[in-house]
Amino acid sequence: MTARGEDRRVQRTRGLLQNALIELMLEKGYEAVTVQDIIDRANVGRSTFYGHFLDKDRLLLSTLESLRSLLIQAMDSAPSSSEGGPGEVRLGFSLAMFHHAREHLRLYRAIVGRQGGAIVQQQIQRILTDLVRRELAPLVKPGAGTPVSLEVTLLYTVSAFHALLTWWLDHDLPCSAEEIDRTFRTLTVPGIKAALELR
Amino acid sequence: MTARGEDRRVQRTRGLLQNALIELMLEKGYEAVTVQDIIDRANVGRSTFYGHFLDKDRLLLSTLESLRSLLIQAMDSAPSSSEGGPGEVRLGFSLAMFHHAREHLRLYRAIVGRQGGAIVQQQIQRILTDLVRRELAPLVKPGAGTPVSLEVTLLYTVSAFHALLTWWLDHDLPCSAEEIDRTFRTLTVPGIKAALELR
DNA sequence: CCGGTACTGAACACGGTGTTCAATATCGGT
DNA sequence: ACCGATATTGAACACCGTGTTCAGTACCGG
Repeated sequence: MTARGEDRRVQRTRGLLQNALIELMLEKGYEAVTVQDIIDRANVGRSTFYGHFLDKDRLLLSTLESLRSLLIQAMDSAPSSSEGGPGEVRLGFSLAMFHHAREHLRLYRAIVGRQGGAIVQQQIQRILTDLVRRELAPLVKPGAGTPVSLEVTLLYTVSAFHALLTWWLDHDLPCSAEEIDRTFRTLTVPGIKAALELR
Repeated sequence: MTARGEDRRVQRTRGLLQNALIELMLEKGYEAVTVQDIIDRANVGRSTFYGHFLDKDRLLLSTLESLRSLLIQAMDSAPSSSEGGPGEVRLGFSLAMFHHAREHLRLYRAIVGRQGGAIVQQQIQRILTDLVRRELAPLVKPGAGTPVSLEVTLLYTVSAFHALLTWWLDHDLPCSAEEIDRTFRTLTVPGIKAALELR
């Protein structure tokens, strides 16, 4: 016996459950999915489900966490945002994330889009805010205040991005990642510059 | 007997139920509120509730409809948006709506803010989109296309506004209506101009 | 004071949740 | 190939919220 009781089985079971939830979310939306639905789809016993997750929400959050890891990993291997002169608003996360969404379409459509529950929206907001903060925070002069606070500018940027991403996903990618990225920048960059008094 | 069977009682009862729901939403958030909670708070019998509304969602939507009426009414009596030269992006709805939200703080906090359920978010988006479309649609030249489509620009504007409104409400009005309105314009107007090729 | 309408509240069937537990299956190591 | 440990199973259960039904009661307008 190994001290680590983690069979390969538990990983397999968790995967089955996560996959079943995603399929069902794409079909009915999160709220309508029942634990019974999930375990039927995954061919897993009821008590097994509750052995792994406290409830449906925790299962969803665990899936979201997987997505987050994937994303962070993808961002780290993407071109860094330190290129170009300081003071320029690059929003480097944007194009990388649109690409990532296209690659993991099923996952993103289920979780990020309209289908995902309210629980997830909040987490997504958090994840995106962390990403954007890393880009915007270095640009503000530490000295004086800005026309709009960094916090509010972050909130604004993340909301705009989230809205565009959701629209892109829910409309079956009606344009290329480069185009939707250009749209995002066209709309937000001028406002961000004005809000943080850049350039 | 009047042909219209509508007693004053039914209006009173509907009001009691709507009020009870709002109070409870402010306390626990929509999802956590139970029909039993509502009828206890309103001192109304269970079957009375179901005599008036199909379910909890319909009650909420009826409240939202009341809010919509109030808002439309307030907008009509506000200074019209046709002032200033054509081609100028005025976004006249914004300040009026921040004021309206401050006047009906309880209602807005319950419905528009984080507490409101997912059902409502969608409706709010619709209502706001109608408002904004009325302002932006006349500005685009009917001839050629724009760098960003009107639909996407609308989506963007509404999301940004909704995010700021929610933030303002959920943070207990940390600044005046005029200030948050100025913030909104600072952030969005430059992007809208660029997106629709105005000025 | 009467006819009609609105309200009451208990009882019910239904469906989803999360727990329990004894039986069974499967893995890893030797 | 076998054993001990661990993971999984699925039925049974208590609990809670939903939405319906219905006989009885309160209330309004005329």
